[in-house]
Amino acid sequence: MALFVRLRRTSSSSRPLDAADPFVLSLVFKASAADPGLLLPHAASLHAFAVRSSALSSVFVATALADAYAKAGRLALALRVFDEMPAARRNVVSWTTLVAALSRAGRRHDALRAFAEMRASAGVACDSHAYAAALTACADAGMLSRGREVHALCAKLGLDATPYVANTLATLYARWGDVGRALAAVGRMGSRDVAAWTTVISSYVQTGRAKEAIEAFVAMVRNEAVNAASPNEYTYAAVIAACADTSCVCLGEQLHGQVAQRGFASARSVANSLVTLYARVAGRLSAADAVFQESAAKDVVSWSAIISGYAQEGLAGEAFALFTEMRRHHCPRPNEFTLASLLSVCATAATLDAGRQLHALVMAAGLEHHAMIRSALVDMYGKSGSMSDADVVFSNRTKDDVVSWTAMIVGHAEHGQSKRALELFEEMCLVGLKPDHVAFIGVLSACCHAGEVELGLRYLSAMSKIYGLEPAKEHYGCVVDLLGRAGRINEAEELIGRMAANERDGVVWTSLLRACAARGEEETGKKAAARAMEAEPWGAGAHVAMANLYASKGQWCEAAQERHMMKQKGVVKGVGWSSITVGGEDRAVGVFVAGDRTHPQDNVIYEMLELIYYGVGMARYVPAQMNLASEVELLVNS
DNA sequence: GTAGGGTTAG
Repeated sequence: MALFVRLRRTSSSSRPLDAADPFVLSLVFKASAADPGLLLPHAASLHAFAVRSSALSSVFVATALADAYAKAGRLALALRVFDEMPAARRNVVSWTTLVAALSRAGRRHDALRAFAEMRASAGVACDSHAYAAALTACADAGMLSRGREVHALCAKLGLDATPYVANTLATLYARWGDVGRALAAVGRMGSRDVAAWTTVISSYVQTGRAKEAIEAFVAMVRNEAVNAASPNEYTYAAVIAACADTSCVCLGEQLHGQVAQRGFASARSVANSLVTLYARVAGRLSAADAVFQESAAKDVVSWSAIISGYAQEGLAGEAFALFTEMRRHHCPRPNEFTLASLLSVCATAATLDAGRQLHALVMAAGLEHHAMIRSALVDMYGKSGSMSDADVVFSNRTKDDVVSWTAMIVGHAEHGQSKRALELFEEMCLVGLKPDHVAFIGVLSACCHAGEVELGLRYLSAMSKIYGLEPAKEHYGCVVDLLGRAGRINEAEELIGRMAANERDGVVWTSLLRACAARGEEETGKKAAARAMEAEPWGAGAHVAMANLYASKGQWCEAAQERHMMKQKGVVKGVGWSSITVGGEDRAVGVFVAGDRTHPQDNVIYEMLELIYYGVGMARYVPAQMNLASEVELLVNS
């Protein structure tokens, strides 16, 4: 650019090297397209110069200028240059530039309209560039059927084996979840280049096959010399995303070292995927924060990734502090990912006021119809105790999605409206949505709250038999709890036996134990307590339940022994005893009054609260960050 | 001799 400015100053039209020469100008615009910061300061004067010198009448110059404007984010100016181009001059390159410009700006339907217009134009024959641009618009808009039409068109011309087209086709199918078609598309290419390898890896990631993504990466690197295709920043971003999905932090760390060595660590996509990796793995938030702080050019993805990390840990204060800092920097504007993370932290913390303020921001940004946002809002209102607000958001939906329905099911279940929760589950199936693992956790917990034993057992077996979903420990846990509460302790124990050995965690044993405690089943209770303590040596739940078991039988010595063990583990400081009346019968419960508000101790009180609530026949949600000690006092004194 | 297309992260 500097060179060109000097050329303009020193040359006149009579000289051999002419600044107004279309050959020179188109190269200048092409260079500015590669680096948007280059064009904008000179855009107005260069554009005017091109008009004055009539160089803009060259289709090359006009196309290059339009492309440079579009890539600098000035779509309106790009479109003006197109419109001023005589229709007869437009060729396949200028049309393709238009299609790509519209697609990049998010106007995919307009891009496809332009593509149709190009195909209808006499004398314009679409080539692989044109098809690749059209397919990108389809892939980005998630328009599978349009994409398949375009696929058919270019297959007829034999263009589907060209690298760009094949990669775009693979992207289209992978985003639709069809990894088979994606791989087949790449397979049509002669040999895989870096982008093709990256497409394969990211196709696996997008279809939830992180393990295969990592294997593909290993295969790529192993044949690096033969293929002459070394991973680039996009490849690393994709494979690190696979590590994040599988919580493979070890491999992720090795890759972190490798990108640092190869000079990709400062690439924004790599930094963002590293932040995501560390943010998702428990206990590595500080590593995520370090990568985030070090990255120079933070965009909305970087901010969303780190905010999501704090949100997942339930650190509401830190998440909101980052959000404030992000907004102070003005740019970038928060989008659906940022706001959804913050809404989830409001849900965890049950902070209705903050949630409502975020709702206002959502409305201001016009994001309320985004599925991710809608489900986050429903979940936030449900968990913060306002089902009426959840209902409003849910009924204003423009499209159905499993996550929003599930949030409604869970919300009603947690508010003790199990019947409504179960109705919603059936309605969801009727509208044609396929329930997923989380929806089944919702419906099983509704059964649990309602004491619907037979129904719960039916749903558990329907999961695998009808919906092809393998029940996980959470599902078994619900039903073990359900059977236990109904006093069907033998069946609960049997169900635990049906779980894979490594799935039997402290939660499920504690459920059984609690059932035993409630029924005074000392033998099975002891067994369950031993297993629960094996699974979670640090946990206090087993001691709480055992203490209650002994207390309910009046075996105060043994109860005190459990209390003593808890104190030894340091999870509670002071322990008191109280009793409540359930169905005319006095039942002893332990109440733990704390001096030291550490995390594990909160869990003890939390478990106690649940026990008390269930004991008095109330199913209600206990927010994780409420003032637990005062809640206990209130409840016991009321 | 000049212009256009693919792969990435929340």
